[in-house]
Amino acid sequence: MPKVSQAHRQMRQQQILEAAWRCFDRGGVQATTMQDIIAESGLSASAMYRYFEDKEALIVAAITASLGALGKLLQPIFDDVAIPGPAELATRIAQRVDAFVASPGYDLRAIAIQGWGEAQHNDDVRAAISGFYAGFRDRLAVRVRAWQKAGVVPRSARALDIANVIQAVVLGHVVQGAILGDVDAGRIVRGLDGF
Amino acid sequence: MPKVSQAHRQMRQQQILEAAWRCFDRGGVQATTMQDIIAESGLSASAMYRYFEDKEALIVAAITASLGALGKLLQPIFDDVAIPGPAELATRIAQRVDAFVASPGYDLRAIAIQGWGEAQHNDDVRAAISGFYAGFRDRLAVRVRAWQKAGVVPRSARALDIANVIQAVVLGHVVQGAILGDVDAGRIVRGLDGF
Amino acid sequence: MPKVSQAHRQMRQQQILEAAWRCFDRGGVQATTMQDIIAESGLSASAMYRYFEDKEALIVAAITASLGALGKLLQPIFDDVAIPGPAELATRIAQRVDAFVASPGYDLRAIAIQGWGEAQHNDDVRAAISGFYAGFRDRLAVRVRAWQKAGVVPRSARALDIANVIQAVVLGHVVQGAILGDVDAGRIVRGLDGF
Amino acid sequence: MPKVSQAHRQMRQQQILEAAWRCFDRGGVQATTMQDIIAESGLSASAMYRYFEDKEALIVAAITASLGALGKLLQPIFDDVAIPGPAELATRIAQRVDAFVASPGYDLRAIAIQGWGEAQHNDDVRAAISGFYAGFRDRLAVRVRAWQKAGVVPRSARALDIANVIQAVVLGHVVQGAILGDVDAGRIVRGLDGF
DNA sequence: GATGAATGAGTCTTCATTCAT
DNA sequence: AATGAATGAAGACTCATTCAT
Repeated sequence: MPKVSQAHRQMRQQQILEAAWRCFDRGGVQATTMQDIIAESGLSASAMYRYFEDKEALIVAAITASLGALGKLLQPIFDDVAIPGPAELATRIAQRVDAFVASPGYDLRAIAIQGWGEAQHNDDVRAAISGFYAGFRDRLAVRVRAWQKAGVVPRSARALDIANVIQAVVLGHVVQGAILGDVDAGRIVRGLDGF
Repeated sequence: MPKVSQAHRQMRQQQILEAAWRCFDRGGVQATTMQDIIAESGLSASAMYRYFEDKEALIVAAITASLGALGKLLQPIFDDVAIPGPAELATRIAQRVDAFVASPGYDLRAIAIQGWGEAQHNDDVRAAISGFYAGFRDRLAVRVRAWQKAGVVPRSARALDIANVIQAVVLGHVVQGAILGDVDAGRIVRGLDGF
Repeated sequence: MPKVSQAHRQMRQQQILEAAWRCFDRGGVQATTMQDIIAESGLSASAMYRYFEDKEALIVAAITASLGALGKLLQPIFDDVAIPGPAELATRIAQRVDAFVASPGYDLRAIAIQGWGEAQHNDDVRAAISGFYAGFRDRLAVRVRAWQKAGVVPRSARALDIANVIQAVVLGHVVQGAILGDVDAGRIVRGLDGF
Repeated sequence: MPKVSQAHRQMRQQQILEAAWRCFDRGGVQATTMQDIIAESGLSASAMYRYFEDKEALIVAAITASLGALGKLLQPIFDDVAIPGPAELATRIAQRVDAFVASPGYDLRAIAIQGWGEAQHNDDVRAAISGFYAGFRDRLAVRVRAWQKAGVVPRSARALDIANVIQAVVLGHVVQGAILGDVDAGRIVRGLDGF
């Protein structure tokens, strides 16, 4: 009984979260009404509230879950030992993000940007995103240290500072893609060549 | 009479826009109610509507005006010919932005991030931000070309691509500052050293 | 089989009614939700509806049953022939009611007062309470007549009017206890001394 | 400007409170919806909320105000020095209350009883009612002491205990009137004759 | 026979906007 | 020109009740 119920519960939650992502992508987090998500998810209002306490809980869950999806998306890149250096790593990550712009009905970038806005005045969201980005940067630093050990990257700079720039470039690329529409990640390596 | 009225009108509008910035910074664009801005500005409800058609017009105006303020903030950097290269330029811009984090009662970074979110589903906002960022990048490219001419920056990379990375680094730094709280712009030059 | 079922049914109903009493005492009749009673009773939603048609039926049953409990509580007093007169009778009843204020997890007084409120706009409740109180007063009148026959109580007053005052004093005492918290029933005899 | 506004405000509040009384009398406090009161008052939903923070505030205000009305109703009786003793005082109060049963569209007794119910789980209501009843009993005690000084009432009983019984009789009479419908206050003196 | 997930109607409350004064 | 009271539409959320399993 607990197993069936548990699985059912998780499936329903996922169904709701994906509906929320689509709505957030379409109209913005705050402008999305519960009714929108309810309609998009195909459930009834009260069913919705069985799975998420209130709107804020749903928002936090949706943004948190989107980070999980993003993490899964980027995992292969961290597993790829063939990447030769920081510039290529930044590019690869940017490319991967760009590739998933609109695949399953929602744009992970748009949701990420909405999340940053939400984090400005929602401590739960901020904590979730902050934790994810800090961890992400740490993983970048691990790669950088390996390159430093291999002599590919100079030891003059601290690994974490280099990782910080890699992350900044990727985050900035996301903003540029969402606002300016310049989504060619290849510009990154080429541009970094000039530094 | 029209002139006085005009000046008075602009002063009032500025007063309202700054009230809006403070509110947006405090609680987010969408979550801010007209009543909030009315109270913060010290005007009456109907006075407010004399100066801005409706809430959306006010949002667009506020975000657009914040870009103007940002432009003014960064102008001195473009005028400073002593900056030796791309990494230092990115750093200087980031430092300048960081310096104005909370000076006049509102955080320009938070408003910028809110603006990005708004731009996802508001064409006027997107157009305003997009135009500003494109122009910003163009001005960066002008600097880069000067460096290339002077032989400080290699010609292997296109100036616009380099400018693009400079901008990405700055935008990413803004996100990092707002989310992670790592606001030391000095990390940027040091990190770029490792590329 | 019908007999066992019948007994089982009654036991279940009693279990539900007591859960209802606790909830009503805690939060008021109308503010109590079915979910509250269901949780308190330990049954499932549908089980609940097997035993009571709907919420109103449950309310009526709960209040009616509380009157039965009250009647049982007061029976010994009617059986006690040693009570010397009206003032003492009123006091004894008040004392008995006070003694059961919170014994089994709910305050019969609070439920009684809620019942009066409910009776204002629920005819079934009104009929139940009205019948109970009328009968209660009649039984008081029987005692009064006995005292009159014995010469302890003057015949100048009609027995039913005296009974009416006895009842009023008791009901008033309940209100005073519930609102003012003055629950010393001894004040009644002492106070009546001054009339 | 403050004067007009203030007067207007009070008039509106009174208008709303009377609408609330009529609704509470008709359907009970908790069962009354804001929509009911809004319709009864002739205002719009939002106008309503300009004058009372939320439903609970309105309930508290309505019950508190009903006590004020009751106090005004009973004032003449306290001013009447011709009342000869406790029994007559109780009767006079009961008569006065009965006389105003349905005069202005609502039954003050029903509202009082609802108030008692509400006081069981709303501390503000309890405090208001408790204070009013305590004060009421004190004023009765003042009269009793005068009678004791005049030798009309024996000194064997404490004035406050006698006042307590007077109050109990009146409160009980209200319940009897509301539930049993026996609204002849004359029964009180006659019945007290038998004690 | 029992469960608990689901529902739809309804509740309280808020908000951008207008209009009489 | 300015005020602030008023509005109607809509939003988040709840609840008594049912029904597939």
